[in-house]
Amino acid sequence: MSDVTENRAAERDGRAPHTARGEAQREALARAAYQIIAESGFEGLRTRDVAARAGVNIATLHYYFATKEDLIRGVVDLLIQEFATFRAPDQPPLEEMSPSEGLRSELEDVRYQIKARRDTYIVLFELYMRSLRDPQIREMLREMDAGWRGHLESLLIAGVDTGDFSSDLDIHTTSAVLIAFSKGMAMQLLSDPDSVPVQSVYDEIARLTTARDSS
Amino acid sequence: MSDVTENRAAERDGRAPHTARGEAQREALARAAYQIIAESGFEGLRTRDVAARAGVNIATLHYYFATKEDLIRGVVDLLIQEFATFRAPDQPPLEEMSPSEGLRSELEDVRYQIKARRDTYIVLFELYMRSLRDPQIREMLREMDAGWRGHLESLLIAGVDTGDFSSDLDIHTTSAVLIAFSKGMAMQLLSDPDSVPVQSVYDEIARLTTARDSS
Amino acid sequence: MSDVTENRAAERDGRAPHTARGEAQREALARAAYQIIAESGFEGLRTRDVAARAGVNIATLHYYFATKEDLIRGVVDLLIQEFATFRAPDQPPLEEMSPSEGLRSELEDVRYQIKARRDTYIVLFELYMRSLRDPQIREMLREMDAGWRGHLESLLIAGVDTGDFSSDLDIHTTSAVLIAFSKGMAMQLLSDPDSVPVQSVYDEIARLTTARDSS
Amino acid sequence: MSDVTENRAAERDGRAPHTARGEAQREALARAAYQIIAESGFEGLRTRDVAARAGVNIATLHYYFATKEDLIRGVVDLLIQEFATFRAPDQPPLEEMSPSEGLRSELEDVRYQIKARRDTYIVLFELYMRSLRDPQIREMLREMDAGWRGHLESLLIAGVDTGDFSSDLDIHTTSAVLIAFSKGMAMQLLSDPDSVPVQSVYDEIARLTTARDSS
DNA sequence: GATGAATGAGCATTCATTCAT
DNA sequence: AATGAATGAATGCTCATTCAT
Repeated sequence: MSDVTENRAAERDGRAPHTARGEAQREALARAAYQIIAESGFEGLRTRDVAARAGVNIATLHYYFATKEDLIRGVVDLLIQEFATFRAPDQPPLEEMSPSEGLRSELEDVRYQIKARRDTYIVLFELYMRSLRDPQIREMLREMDAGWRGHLESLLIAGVDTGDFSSDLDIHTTSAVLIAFSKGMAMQLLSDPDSVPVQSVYDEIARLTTARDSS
Repeated sequence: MSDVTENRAAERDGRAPHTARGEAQREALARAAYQIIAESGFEGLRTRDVAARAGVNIATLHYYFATKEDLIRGVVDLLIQEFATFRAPDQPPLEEMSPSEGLRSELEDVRYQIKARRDTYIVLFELYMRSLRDPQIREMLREMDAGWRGHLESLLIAGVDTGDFSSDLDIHTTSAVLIAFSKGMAMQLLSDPDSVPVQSVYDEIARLTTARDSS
Repeated sequence: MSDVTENRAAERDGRAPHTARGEAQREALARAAYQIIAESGFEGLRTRDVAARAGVNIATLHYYFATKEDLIRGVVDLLIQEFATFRAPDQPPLEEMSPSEGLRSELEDVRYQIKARRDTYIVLFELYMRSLRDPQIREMLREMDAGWRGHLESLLIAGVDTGDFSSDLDIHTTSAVLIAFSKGMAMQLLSDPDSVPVQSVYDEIARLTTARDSS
Repeated sequence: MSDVTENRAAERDGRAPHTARGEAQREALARAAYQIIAESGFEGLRTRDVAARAGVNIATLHYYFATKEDLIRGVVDLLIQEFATFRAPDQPPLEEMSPSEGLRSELEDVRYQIKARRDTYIVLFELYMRSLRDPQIREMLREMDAGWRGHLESLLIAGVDTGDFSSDLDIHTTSAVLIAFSKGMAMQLLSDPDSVPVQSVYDEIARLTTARDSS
């Protein structure tokens, strides 16, 4: 009767729960959908299976999410939450790292998560594909990407300030490269974890932030 | 390691057509499926729609492709064929370019195609996602990727030989970085064509092949 | 044969409210159902919509009406009440009219109400159709019709007594014709208000009560 | 292979059958729907039951009628066909009757059919109610009614010509009264076959066509 | 009295696939 | 080589009703 610690994301769509129990059910359903997407993609997402996995009747699912689309938006909320929360363990808090260590940590994080949270990345890529056709999801992911980009850029700026990174670093270009590279590497690792020599690749990428000889 | 360019069409699966007209019908169906996947993803792929778009009866589709899976393999064949064939126009033939020009051209090509052949890339990424669950498709894409990697690496080796690229270039690492970056950038451009400052990003990437200061 | 005007409300079915507020809620719900039937027929009657229109929870509806059938009986009660109450405005009270004026007024009333209370007639006809399958509703409507018939017949008898109507008038036949005609005209007017030249039709009908030439 | 004697009504809606067998199936389905509506009204119309009664799979029903609405239009077609075809038996052909006999026969017909073809009238009234909300059905019924009205009016005109009917007969008014009366009587007889003393009522109605004393 | 949560049974419709012709 | 007809098994969603609070 006092476990009201859940976040209130997703209150915008579908039918909003009014009690703590309802809120928990709603999240359980979104999480079930999340897992099924990870296992079988959107193609394999059936509302009935989601309900069954959450241990409720199909009608109960529709009590919380008016439509399948609503449910999927609930999954996006979950994913955003997930990306905001997790970091590779055994890493010092970001505040205590130098910018170059921070960048490395950032990349390490992708690599760690692709192993430890494979599901998260599969769902993320499924959503990227879906966002090509669904403006609502496109907007949600765009926001998420913007957050990531902003974080990277402030890290790069800090690095330039401290002298960790080359002073003539083009912030926008570099962040674009880093993001593109991260996404691509994530996709590679998803397909085949051994297809990328991760350590040396990271070294290579790190070079992009160092001083350049000529222009 | 050098039989990548052959075209083994679709003789292996389902029912093989015996006439030229039959072969054309088969391809028309696969192409229709291809377009629908580009528009609506695998989620939106309905055999009836494919048949309708190809202007034939649904039973006729099943005459050429026993199952939906067969049809999808037909789409993969089409895609592989497409990637083997197309290059950005107004480019000198690869043989006449220096390795560094060739690399640049390679990257330019991705960028050009993502605009001119958006469909191709959407289908490709849809297939990458599907390959996570479908071993048969995984194998087909792995071959395709291996071909690409091989091509890139021979380009890099040639560049080291001619002195275009740094002599201490790690071929494997660099090709891995280039592929990861290309895939990630393709995905970025697919979502939002303006999200990547393409020229400066290419310049940055080109730096990876130049001499390093030993750090 | 003379207890037609009593109002046995809804005390028989389901759960009876015990307070004035409860009684009001109950009627509000029946009225909401009434409106929805008028708009969408029985086909379109959903308990949830009824509850929503009455501004209460679906569970509250079931507190007042155990089942949907109960609710519908509540609607019939409302309808009977309505027919007992309304008359066209600007008409002198029935007691002050001559029988022939009374008859005319009766017909006028149908015409007036079909315009002013379209809903009432739609619900009435919906109930007539439903009564073909639902004995309970059949009985309720039969009572209502008997009341109407009795009223008409006493009007006709009075007219014969006063000499307004032909002395050889067959009371039963004439009331049957008048009722059949009224229902049919109501249905016509419901479908298309301009399909009946009302005034001349009334004149024609009035002739039925005048002397015959013995043929 | 030569029983192509069916009518081609209903080819406009849904998916049109291409073979004689298909045409027969289509009609069988519409007829099954017709019967179920007669038994349980639109409220009780379930596509599954229709398919079951026609002895086919539910998917087969949708092969012939894209939607439930389409199916209902098929029922209207059937009904119109029915009304165009049937007349009370043991009646001389219309051409050999005098107009007054023809009118009587017309009324008799309603009475006969309400007994012999109760279903037809129930479905008709169900459709009248539905037409209040469905413009497409409204139009179809309006046409049917116009046909009936036209037929009645030509009968009345013929009667005036032959002297069977009063020369100052108002054709439009009389046909309106006759139609309204017929519909109303049909509804009465549907509810309770004994509620109308049919013979004397017909005599009464016949009077409307005879000469009038004053105006 | 009133409500949020929950459900069993059902509903129109879809979809890949089959088969006789 | 092609098609009209047919189907089993879903599929997303609805609806009247129940129950604990």
